[in-house]
Amino acid sequence: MKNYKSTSLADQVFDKLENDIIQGVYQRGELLTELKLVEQLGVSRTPIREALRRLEQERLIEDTGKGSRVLGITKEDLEDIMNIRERIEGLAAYYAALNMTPDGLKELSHIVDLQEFYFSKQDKEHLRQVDDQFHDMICILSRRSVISDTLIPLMRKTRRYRRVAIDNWERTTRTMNEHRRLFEAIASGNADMALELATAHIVEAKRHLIEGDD
Amino acid sequence: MKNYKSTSLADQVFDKLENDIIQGVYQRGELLTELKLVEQLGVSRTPIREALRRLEQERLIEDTGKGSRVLGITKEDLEDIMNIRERIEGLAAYYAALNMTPDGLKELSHIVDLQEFYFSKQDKEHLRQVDDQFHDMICILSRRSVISDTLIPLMRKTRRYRRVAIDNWERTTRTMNEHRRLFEAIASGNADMALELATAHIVEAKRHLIEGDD
DNA sequence: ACGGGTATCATTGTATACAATCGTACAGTA
DNA sequence: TACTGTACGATTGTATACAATGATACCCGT
Repeated sequence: MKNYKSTSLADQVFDKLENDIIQGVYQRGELLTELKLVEQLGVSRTPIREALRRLEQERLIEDTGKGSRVLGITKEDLEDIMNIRERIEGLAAYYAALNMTPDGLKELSHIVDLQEFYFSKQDKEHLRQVDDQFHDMICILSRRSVISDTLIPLMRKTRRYRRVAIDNWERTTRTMNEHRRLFEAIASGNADMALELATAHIVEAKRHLIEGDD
Repeated sequence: MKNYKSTSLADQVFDKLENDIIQGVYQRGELLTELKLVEQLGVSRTPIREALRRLEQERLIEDTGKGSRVLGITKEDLEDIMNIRERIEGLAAYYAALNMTPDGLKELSHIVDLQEFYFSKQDKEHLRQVDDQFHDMICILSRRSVISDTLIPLMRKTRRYRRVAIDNWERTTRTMNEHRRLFEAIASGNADMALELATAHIVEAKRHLIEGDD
């Protein structure tokens, strides 16, 4: 018997609110009250409260006692996130190279191919999606839960800004090359090189994102 | 459970469970069911559920559909945590030095003095507590929420192992010197040196904790 | 007009009631 | 004995009821 895991309402509410906050649908400072969310989302307070507590744990909102204040992601936060990623993501790539399996390799390879496919189609929306998948997959393939649990939430928080980043076609070309080379380092089990390449890739992404330097 | 309503029951349950999991009161793999916790803690399911969701968000437990499996902190996790701290904590010190205020300085200074006081009394329990406070305070004084929200949960997770670490008196002496020098770098506003010293301090702590090297 | 006190409302915190799911044990039948 | 189907218990998911708290507005007396 398959395990059809219907996602709970609480999970759905969390996903929706997390996304809306990251995408800026809710402005920083805005107050979310449970009752308003009950009306907007059509579910009872229980799942909404659980979602709010999780958002609070991720510092996307802040409890004020009379509603939850939206914090969202500031420019300063973005800078910190990229500074952290630049220091940690190499670790993920390192362990991914060490712990690589044939199955994992196939999945990662598929993502890189897909990225080149969407690049040739100039399909920006899918490109961004596949870019997320590439970085997520490296975290997952590292099989180090602390590392991926630290990085993945941070990466999710940069999504809103990455949409802008991908509009620069020249940078996207370089991104793809960097991904390809990183993939090859991981595939060949060269952990030290994977670490270097992943770090360098984030350094470049940061420069592009923060300093607007192309 | 205490009825001093300063904090909500949900918060108290979270704090207690987080601590018990980190301290190993609950074994890895053990199943926590809501009903059992209701009996043990004497509160209703609502605050317990909220606490469980937050613990899940921190990857201290994992939902199985028929209870929450305790994950806790493995040796591998500890290694990852120290590898991450060694790369990030310097950033916290850097910004703490940049953003230092007279009030912050006084607080940090007090902690360093207190540490030396407890050292002279050979009071291990307070020493460990004050060591936590020192690192926490640097995060807070950095005024960079992403950095402190990333580091503080990781640091909390090392508490169980730090108790052992402090039994080595020679290492504790060096720790105190490192703290003192780091404090002075921050106090003098030398951000680059603060970054270096903080990083070096964690590198040492990691070596001691993981490799058992003294 | 102004200050104070009170009623009311909005909001969250907590408990409980109700629904759905899933495994398991047990009874009945061949 | 082996098989099967049903009923029950354990557990979570969701909704709602109830309590406490704090803010606000308004009414009244001076």
